[in-house]
Amino acid sequence: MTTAPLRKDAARNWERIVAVARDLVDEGTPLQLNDIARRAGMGVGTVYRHFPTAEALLETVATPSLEALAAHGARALADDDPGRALAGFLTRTIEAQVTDASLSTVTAASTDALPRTTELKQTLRSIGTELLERARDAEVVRADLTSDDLVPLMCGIAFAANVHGDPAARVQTARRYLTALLDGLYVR
Amino acid sequence: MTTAPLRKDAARNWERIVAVARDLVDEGTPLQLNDIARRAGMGVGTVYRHFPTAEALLETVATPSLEALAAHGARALADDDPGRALAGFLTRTIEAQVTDASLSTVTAASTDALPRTTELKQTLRSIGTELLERARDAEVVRADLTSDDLVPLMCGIAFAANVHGDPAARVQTARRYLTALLDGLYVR
Amino acid sequence: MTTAPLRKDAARNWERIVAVARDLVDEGTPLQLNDIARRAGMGVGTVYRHFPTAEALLETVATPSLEALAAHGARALADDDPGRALAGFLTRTIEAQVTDASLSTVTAASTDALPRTTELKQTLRSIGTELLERARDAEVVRADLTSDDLVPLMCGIAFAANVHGDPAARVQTARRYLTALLDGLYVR
Amino acid sequence: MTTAPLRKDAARNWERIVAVARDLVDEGTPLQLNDIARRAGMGVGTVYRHFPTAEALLETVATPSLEALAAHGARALADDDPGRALAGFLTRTIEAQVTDASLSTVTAASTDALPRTTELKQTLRSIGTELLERARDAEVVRADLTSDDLVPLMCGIAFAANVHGDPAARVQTARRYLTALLDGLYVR
DNA sequence: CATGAATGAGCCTTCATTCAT
DNA sequence: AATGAATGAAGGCTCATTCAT
Repeated sequence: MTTAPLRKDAARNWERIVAVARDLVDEGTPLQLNDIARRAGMGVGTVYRHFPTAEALLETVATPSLEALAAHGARALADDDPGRALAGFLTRTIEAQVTDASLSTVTAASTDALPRTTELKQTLRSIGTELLERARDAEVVRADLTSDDLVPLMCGIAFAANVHGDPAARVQTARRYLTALLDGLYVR
Repeated sequence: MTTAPLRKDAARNWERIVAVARDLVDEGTPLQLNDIARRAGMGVGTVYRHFPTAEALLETVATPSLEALAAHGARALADDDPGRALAGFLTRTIEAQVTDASLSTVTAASTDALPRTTELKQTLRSIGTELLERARDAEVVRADLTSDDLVPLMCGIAFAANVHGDPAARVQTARRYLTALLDGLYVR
Repeated sequence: MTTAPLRKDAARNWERIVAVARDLVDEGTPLQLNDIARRAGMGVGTVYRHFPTAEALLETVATPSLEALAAHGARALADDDPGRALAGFLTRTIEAQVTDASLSTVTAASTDALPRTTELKQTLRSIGTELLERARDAEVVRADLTSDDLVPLMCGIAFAANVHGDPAARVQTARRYLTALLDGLYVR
Repeated sequence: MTTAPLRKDAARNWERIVAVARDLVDEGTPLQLNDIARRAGMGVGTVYRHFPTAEALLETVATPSLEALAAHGARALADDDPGRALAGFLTRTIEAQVTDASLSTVTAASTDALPRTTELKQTLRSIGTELLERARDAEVVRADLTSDDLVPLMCGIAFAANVHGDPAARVQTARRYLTALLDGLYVR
């Protein structure tokens, strides 16, 4: 166990804070600890006790999505079609990023507030690296692409989809952009 | 004439403000008009007189780059190889975005502070549209790509290059990413 | 209970702020929240926490006087001489307005910051209306006077007394003007 | 002549400034010399040269009305019915105050920016005093009313009319209030 | 005389963080 | 542990007035 088990009321507060933060993330409101305390109906101090910084809270909000991605990645590793495995993983990643606003920030950040975040990001990188290497070995992917490029490229695609006007079509746009990236804009 | 000619001293201040702002942009500091006034050694009022908002100032800082891009675009339109013309224009665009931090913000913004900015962005869009259409007509570019995608995709590439760690290799990385996008990550 | 009971230290600050504001009002200085914080020896934030706007503070300062007036009004309603009751109420009103500078502003304002203020103003209006109607029914008051005229006329009298030079004689002047208004300038 | 004759262009500027200020007064905007300069299409310095302070400008705007009132007063002095003369003068005064927003401020001020204003206010006071004395001698006016009360009372009536909600009925309301004051609220 | 750029004090307001209760 | 009051730095913006051109 990473964390000491919380007392029941403390756990309730923790849940409540994360839930409120999740809502704020979804509505695009920046996380402010005072604000969250008010909405959660508790003192600021309590929020600070649980989450020393807004970043820590944001990463906590992002964690489930990161874990889900990692889980999907694990399954992708079991796929014996290297091209399909990589594409599936990237698709899933992009969908998550565009769907969950906490991910863009957390993924693009170069430094983390929580060890758990670092760990998950590391896991995802490893998975990506592995999938990429297999694809490269199978010669379905260009050779000059390194695993260091995966995160930036995914962040870029997500960013592009967000710049594109229509918020309703966001996921769809992101998928389109990913396909374009994979297949190339230019006809060959 | 775009602007009424400024008095000599006013012009000096204008230049100074823009220069200070340029430096701040380059070092990644957000533009704050009070701050700028202090650094430029003048009263806040002076800065506000010249630039009513930080956005207006940022766009002013970005203008020369936008103009240079537009100029290059005009030359690209004269190129009779549609694929090369588009690729050249996009390359130039990406290089500019990654080199000049003011561009990312200005380009991604959906609303402008200065008419001149709107005008330049419009010009660039038109050029992009034209180059894209020619390329599509020549069937060197995939058919589902619309001109509405160009700005988002360029912003995305630039963003990706910035997420990628090494700041020294930024331009190079951006070029690589653009190539990847054009040719596709996947080998065909 | 009108308000949740404040913690002891918060209550002390509240009192202090109101006291400082009271002094400023008495010396005719406009209320500025930063200024008040400085004079009260506390951070601006504290003042803002207690009073979101200068208007809210001013109304708080005015509240006791408004309540005293309302209390007097209640007694006036018990008087069975309609003319005397109305005159007494108006006299008291005028005296208060001239004595307490916060009242002029609060009374003349068409919109309130605090619900309590609205409530009190409403109460006072009702009392005035009732007293006026009784006086009209008893035919001691001219028929074309409506209850909508009471507040403006009282404000006018107070204003007149303030325009009149001598600040020391202000209350006296105000009483004289009220008498004049009631009896008419013209002899009949 | 009180003033040295202005050069033709200077006179034009003077006129323009006053006209702009008049408009602002009419629309209830406070006079700000920068603002006026902009609207008048000239430099601030020019405005300052003509009018060292906003008060001076406001008084200049008010002057014609004050002169008209004085002229009317002179005619009132020729009326041999003392009651009618006084009432007429006061009515005219009130109508002017309510109609022309510059008057309320200028009349209520205890100190003037321009000698001309002082002079006119003095003239009006004298006229009022004279009319009041005649009325008092004719025993149509209560004895305890002094000429020092006229200005405050007129300001009070105007203020009352402004406090009263409906702006469209302002003049009418003011007349009603004056009548009430003259005849008394109480029936005798 | 006219211009209008420059000044900068001054007010407003927000918010991350601490700490007494 | 929880509370939430207090803090005050920080940033935003306006406007009266001066003075170089």
